[in-house]
Amino acid sequence: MAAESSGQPTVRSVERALDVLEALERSDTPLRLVDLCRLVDLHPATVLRSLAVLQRRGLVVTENQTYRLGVAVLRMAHGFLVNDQLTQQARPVMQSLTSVTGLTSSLYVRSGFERVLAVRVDGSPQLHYQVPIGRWFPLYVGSGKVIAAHLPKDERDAVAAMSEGCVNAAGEPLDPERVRRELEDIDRDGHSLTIGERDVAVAAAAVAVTGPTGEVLAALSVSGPSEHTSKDRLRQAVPELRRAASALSGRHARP
Amino acid sequence: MAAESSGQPTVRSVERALDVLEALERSDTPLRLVDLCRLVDLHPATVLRSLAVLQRRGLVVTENQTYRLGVAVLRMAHGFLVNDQLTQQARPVMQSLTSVTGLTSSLYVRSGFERVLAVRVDGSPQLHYQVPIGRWFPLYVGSGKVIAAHLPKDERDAVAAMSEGCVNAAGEPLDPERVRRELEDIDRDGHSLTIGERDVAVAAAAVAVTGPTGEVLAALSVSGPSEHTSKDRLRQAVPELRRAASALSGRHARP
DNA sequence: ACAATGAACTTCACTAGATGAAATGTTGGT
DNA sequence: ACCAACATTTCATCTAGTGAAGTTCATTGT
Repeated sequence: MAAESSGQPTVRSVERALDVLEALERSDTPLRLVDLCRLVDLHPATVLRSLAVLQRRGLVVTENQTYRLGVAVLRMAHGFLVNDQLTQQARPVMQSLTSVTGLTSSLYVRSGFERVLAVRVDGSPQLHYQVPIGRWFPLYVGSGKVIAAHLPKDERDAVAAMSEGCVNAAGEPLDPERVRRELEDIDRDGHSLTIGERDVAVAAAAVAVTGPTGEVLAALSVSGPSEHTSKDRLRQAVPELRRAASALSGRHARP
Repeated sequence: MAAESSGQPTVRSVERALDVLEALERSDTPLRLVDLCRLVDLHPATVLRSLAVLQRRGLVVTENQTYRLGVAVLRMAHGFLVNDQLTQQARPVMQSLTSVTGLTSSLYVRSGFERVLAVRVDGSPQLHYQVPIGRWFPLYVGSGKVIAAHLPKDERDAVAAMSEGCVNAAGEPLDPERVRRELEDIDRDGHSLTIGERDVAVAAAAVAVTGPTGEVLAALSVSGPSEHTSKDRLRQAVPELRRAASALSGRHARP
């Protein structure tokens, strides 16, 4: 038996091994076997066998009875970047964007209702925390909004609805209705300007990178420390940012 | 049946799925199904089932009958960085290292007989190609040599032997015997200084980061464009580099 | 010190489910 | 229009993944 009742073919043991991998990915601390078993709801022997395979590949490492991801996942990340046309072409564009504006440029790729940092080119002095490659954020805060704003109306509203019960970096609760209106404004302006929203210490301007049929693929942003980066400074960078984004738009299809 | 004839337990279908993933990782171009089948030596139906699972997780994406890695691998990379004490602690240390020296700092983690770039903090102007996170290199060129130099004698010689038949960035063939002698020098000096070796445009100084029992875990380097980065400038940075590396040494065990 | 708990890891008989041959659908070349 | 090459689906077979039970090891309480 291979084809599932629900169309998609699958391989149970692979699904299970990936559940284990994802559990480790989501955890911000190494996990013991029992913890993993509880998280993925599997028999210890099954989890242990999966871990043994993953370990031999370097995807998982173990240290006195706790498990976490291994360096091999970094090599995989590189394997992605090498084949991804968008990030590949973005790198030089972003380097000149940063050298012209003096701000940090970031490319957040859309992945479902999330955005994932794929490329970052740092602006001059690194005085603050830097978002590491692979970090993901929702679409309803900060530069993510420029992605949400370009989604079809129903999905856009869905994103706004997700903000229900969430708080921004300053701890203020988000209002879905207000988010929805902001997204409309951003859609009209073609760019977002957010100050201290996702991170109180960061101010950013962002525009969308789109595919051949106009669908959003990513958000390209420039950002700086909020004390030294005024709204005006960001606004000045918008034309350059827009130019960079349009150089990347229209060439890449959604997966 | 679960335990293999060779001690280690395994799960065949998981092994196979990971073979597929690794084939995609190693390829510098998207692959068709037949190509994958040839590479991993499996029946098309088997490969297709594995791909379906990987696709649903975002680890693989397909575009008109070709397959490549998906953004989910970037999220995994982040999952690794979050739990890895060494890279976590290295980030701030490297930021100050870069702000003091003005050079780019890189942390290459040892993984078998390779090194993988885990953290990079860019020095002032980005005028040249930047090594992306996850890129791996051998231990016998450039900053890798500082890792090789601290290995037990037999492994060190093994690395030197691997350089047989390889060329450096300038296209000159490497001589294992000469590499072996260089490693001895580096072991004595406690640092490496390489100019245009791994990349003709880059000059770098590197020192080793070690674990509690003195085993090498990583190479910490400072680098700059070879035209504007003299041997003297690098030498001046060595004490600071050494300080940074010793702040990271002795705390982390090998996996 | 010694039992008792709890967790990591191993073994093995059973049968769920992964497998691959073959059939079907699709695309591109001449 | 035909053929060739590849992608994808189906299904009967029997491999190999599973989990209950057992073993070992470490830690905690009395």
